[in-house]
Amino acid sequence: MKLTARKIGAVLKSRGYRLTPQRNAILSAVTASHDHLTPTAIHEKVRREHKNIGLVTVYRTIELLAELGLICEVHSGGNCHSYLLRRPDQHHHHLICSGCGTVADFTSCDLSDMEQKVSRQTGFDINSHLLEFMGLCRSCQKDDRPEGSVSGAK
Amino acid sequence: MKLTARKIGAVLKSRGYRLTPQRNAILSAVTASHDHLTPTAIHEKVRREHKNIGLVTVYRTIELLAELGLICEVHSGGNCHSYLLRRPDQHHHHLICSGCGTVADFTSCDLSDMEQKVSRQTGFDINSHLLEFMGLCRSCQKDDRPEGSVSGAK
DNA sequence: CTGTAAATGAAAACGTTTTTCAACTGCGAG
DNA sequence: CTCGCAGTTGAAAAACGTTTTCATTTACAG
Repeated sequence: MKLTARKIGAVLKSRGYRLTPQRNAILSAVTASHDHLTPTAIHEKVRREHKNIGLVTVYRTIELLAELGLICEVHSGGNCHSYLLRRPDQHHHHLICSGCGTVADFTSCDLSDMEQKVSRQTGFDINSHLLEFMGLCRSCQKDDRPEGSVSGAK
Repeated sequence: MKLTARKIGAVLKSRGYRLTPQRNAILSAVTASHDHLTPTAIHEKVRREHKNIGLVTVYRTIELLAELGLICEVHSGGNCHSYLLRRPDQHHHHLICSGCGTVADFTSCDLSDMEQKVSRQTGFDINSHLLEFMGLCRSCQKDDRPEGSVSGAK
């Protein structure tokens, strides 16, 4: 089940939230992007169409979407406040391209063996984990830029 | 080889950096703690002994230590700018206690199988990963607090 | 001891996130 | 279709966290 702006809108309504033009614009921006976006980046994108939407509204909408589990946070690449539409329903992790910021999903994560081992070694009772992979996506591998010419993922 | 304040001091000198009382105080604070600490937390700790050390100096020292690979950054628990003395020399990961903030190390990390699989699936050329485990350390499991009574790890 | 480059602290500048508040509006009740 | 109000918005201000600037101080090589 892929989330679209429309579907997310329906979720909001069903939860008693209003579907405003501002929220719709933000939903479109987020669902349209394959990158992870910072609040400011979302604001800039949305602004092109929707001139005087406030950055505050972006923050508030992000908070809402995160609460409802509709977006994911990405840590890699220096920026800890970068968001992405939640694509797989299940537990999953992300691969972040350090070239263009594109994010791919990865659902078959099995860390249970490692968790057990670590648990035994340290005595910790583990209840969650954070896992992200960084690298270059197919198209950035081809581009094969000289160095330090990162474009996306500001 | 466990890092002590003294050893880190030696590293700094050998690299041409000066060993000031302020830096020494920060080194002691960091090496003494088993938690991950934010810049502000380090500042507060150091201040107790060294009344008018500036927060700026803490930031500058953290930057220096990170550059030299002597401290690690911890992401879990909401705070993305939290630091910890680097303990194992080798590649390793962290287990963070959500009760008290204590961090344990974990060196036997083998994600290469998973990396290969994901690489094949997505076409990404993976070159690094971020992995952290969260849970309760042995002593916080015993405490078994009601809920929401997190003490450390601000 | 001395000279000098490195380091420090205070203040200001900055960018990001949150709070406040008056004005506006989506949408359900009628 | 209209009305009313709770939910939502934008602007401005406040609150943070981090970086820059600059004059002063200091570690330490010589």
